[in-house]
Amino acid sequence: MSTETDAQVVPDERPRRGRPRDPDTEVKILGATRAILADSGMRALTVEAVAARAGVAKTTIYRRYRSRHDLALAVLVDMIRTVTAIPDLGDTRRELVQLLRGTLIVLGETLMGRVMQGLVTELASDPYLSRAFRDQVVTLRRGEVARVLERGVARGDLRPDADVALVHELLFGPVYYRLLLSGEPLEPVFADRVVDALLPGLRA
Amino acid sequence: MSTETDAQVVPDERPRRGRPRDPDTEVKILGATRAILADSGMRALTVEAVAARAGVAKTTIYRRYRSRHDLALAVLVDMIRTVTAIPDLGDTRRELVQLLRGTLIVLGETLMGRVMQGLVTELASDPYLSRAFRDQVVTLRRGEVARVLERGVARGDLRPDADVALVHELLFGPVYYRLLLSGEPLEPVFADRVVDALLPGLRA
Amino acid sequence: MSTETDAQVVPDERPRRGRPRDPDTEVKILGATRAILADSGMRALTVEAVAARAGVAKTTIYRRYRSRHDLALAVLVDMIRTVTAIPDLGDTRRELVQLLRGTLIVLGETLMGRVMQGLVTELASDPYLSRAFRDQVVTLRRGEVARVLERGVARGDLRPDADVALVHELLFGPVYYRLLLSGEPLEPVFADRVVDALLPGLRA
Amino acid sequence: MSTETDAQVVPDERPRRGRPRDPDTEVKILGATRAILADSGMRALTVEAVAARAGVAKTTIYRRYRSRHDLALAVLVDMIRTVTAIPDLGDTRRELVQLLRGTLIVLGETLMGRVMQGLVTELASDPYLSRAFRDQVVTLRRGEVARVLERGVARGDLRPDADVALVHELLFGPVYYRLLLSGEPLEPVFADRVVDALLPGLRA
DNA sequence: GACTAAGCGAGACGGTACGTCGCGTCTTAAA
DNA sequence: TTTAAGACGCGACGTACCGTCTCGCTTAGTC
Repeated sequence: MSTETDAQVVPDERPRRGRPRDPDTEVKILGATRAILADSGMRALTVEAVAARAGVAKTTIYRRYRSRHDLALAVLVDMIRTVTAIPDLGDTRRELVQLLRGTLIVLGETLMGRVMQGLVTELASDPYLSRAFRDQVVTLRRGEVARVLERGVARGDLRPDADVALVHELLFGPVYYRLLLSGEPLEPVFADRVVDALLPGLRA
Repeated sequence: MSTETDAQVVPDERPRRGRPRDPDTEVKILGATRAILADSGMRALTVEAVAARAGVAKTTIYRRYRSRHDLALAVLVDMIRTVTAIPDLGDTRRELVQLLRGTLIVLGETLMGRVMQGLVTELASDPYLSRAFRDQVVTLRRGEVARVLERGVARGDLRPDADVALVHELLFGPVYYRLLLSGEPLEPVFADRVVDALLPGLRA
Repeated sequence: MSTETDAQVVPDERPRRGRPRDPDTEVKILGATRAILADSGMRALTVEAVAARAGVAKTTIYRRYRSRHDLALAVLVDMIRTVTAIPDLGDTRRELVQLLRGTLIVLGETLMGRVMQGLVTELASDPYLSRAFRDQVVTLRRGEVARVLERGVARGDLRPDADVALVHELLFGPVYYRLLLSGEPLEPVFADRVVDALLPGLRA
Repeated sequence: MSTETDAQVVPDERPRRGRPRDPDTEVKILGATRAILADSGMRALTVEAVAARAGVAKTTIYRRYRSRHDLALAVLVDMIRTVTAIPDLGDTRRELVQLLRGTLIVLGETLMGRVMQGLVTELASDPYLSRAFRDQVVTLRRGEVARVLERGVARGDLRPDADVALVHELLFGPVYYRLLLSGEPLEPVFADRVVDALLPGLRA
């Protein structure tokens, strides 16, 4: 999925002249990207390699993605989106834990952890990718945290003035700190530890 | 400072024949590194550029540092070490805030933030650099957190069973989340927000 | 003018169904070609650039010309034809000089010199362009030399057995040698020098 | 042979620091160039192909030659130099014929004709190559013509005021006109035809 | 006081990948 | 069927740095 077209939620309605893009091309490119990431990780993810593996010209890739990082991000975002929606479990603590645990699992037990590591420098310093990640991942998570907190407040579990943005950072920051800097393992139980440390400050 | 810590800790005692290393060379290399980082950031920090700017041969650099990242880390660690030691302020909250604020300032108001961004991918994925960063930065901070918590327990402010490692992650994780992923500003007051969110869970 | 001479000679009489070719398109293409040649020379004469400048699709150009070189040749031939016909001046030497001088001026003082330089490799090695140039330029000149020599013979100035083809090569060869290889200037007086060197061998 | 280093006839005496160039590399590059030219001609002569065939990095080629054309020129010049020196044959006509015939043979019967065709556009329009060709080929030939004419004058065969530069152009111009534009064959007897056409104008 | 051994600047070298250019072919919709 | 638009595979470009490798020279201690 291109990180470029998604930004416009309103389906692009301009008349579109010239030969239309072959939708299969997109599939081949992302497939090759995933395959290379799985086989050999970010270091091996070069535009040249993706082109070769997808049986596609380099120019065709550059027409859709600005760089190998943009390509990896498309794959990463796709994966992360799937673990973010949390149903109403009737229990605020459990909901928070589940939200965090999903991320721990994706980053700790799939290739996405390695992808994230290989991507983070660009995510931090390239404005285009930075924006894409924020719009498609950070915002998503903050929204989910907001929903969980709202339900918690409605249940009378939580203080009504809890700061969503802050809670979101306190939840996810430690996870990334482990992934990127401390090297501590991303075990699922870490979700419980973090949530339990924060809840006292959030209780009604 | 070189990240080859062993060399420092046990002052190398083997007889060392041949021409000794010119101590000035080290200075020139790190000076050029800092200059390039200040002028143009991590992207421009190439071994070739450092060699040219320092008036030094590439081989001379490779004799001391494994890569441009190792070079940058040497500069980064040097800077971070200086803000970690926290004196006894008689107030646990203030001590925690000051500890975090130092990091916020170094990362938010000096070139170290950009350096960190440029380095983090390697820090996460290169075992050598990973280890160096953990030994020289993470461990240091955890130690300082431990000292602050101990004093807090001694004062009767904090629960005696507070988990140092976890607190350390909860403090610094959100800061790096901002620096690397969310793009939120590293304003000093963020230290207060984070500390205040955690303290309820730590009180005696 | 298209180099597809056949199309011109026998005015195409087949019924031609579908949308007819817009005659204006031809004009736009050649206009753009000339404009690009004048502005930036052969290096910049790409099919893509011509299409863009003419506001025409690449396919439309390929339907008429095989390549950028074919396009340039069309412009070149157009220009060269205009300077070849020499009237009877009553003086053989003057006629030869004028013939040569026309070429010197076209190649030395208009953009055609640069076009010729940019074209010559293809003219020498692409059979299609090679033939086109010979049919439309070389033959033309040889014919004009033949006419001048005939008049000279009729006047009793020249030997009746003068070799037209050879004289033609001796006249034009040095001009192209200057244009293409020696870099000497194409000054009009060069025509006199060449003619005067050859006439002793041609006199009756 | 590089077209770059030869210009300075005085053997380069500056101290030459750093690792010296491997002389074998030069040999490998030119060998590969010749092989490709022989096998497939100028169209196939790409820097990439030469690098592959010579087992050498592209950068190594670019360190010595500016382009594929420079490379081809080095080979061409090498070949042309060998046929230019004309011994005293005691007969001016025979000397001129032999001089021209050498060129006809090199251009007509070896791969150099094709190389010349593929090169001439660059020779005409790239100032660097233009200069190299003039310095190493045109000048050489003009010098040889001068020597032959001098001997002719000394023998009393030729007018003492014969214009060397002009004669040189009248001799070689027609040969290149055939090679590049008219497509007439470069048969050795053409040398006689040209010389015989010029001699009447040169006789004492 | 010559002999090693290492440090050092310089630059050659093989290599990987980059991002771009222009080619010539194709597929669409509109005219 | 022609046209404008643009997607596409392709080949090659020239460049940037990489990390390693010779060179010649310098600067020590050691024999």
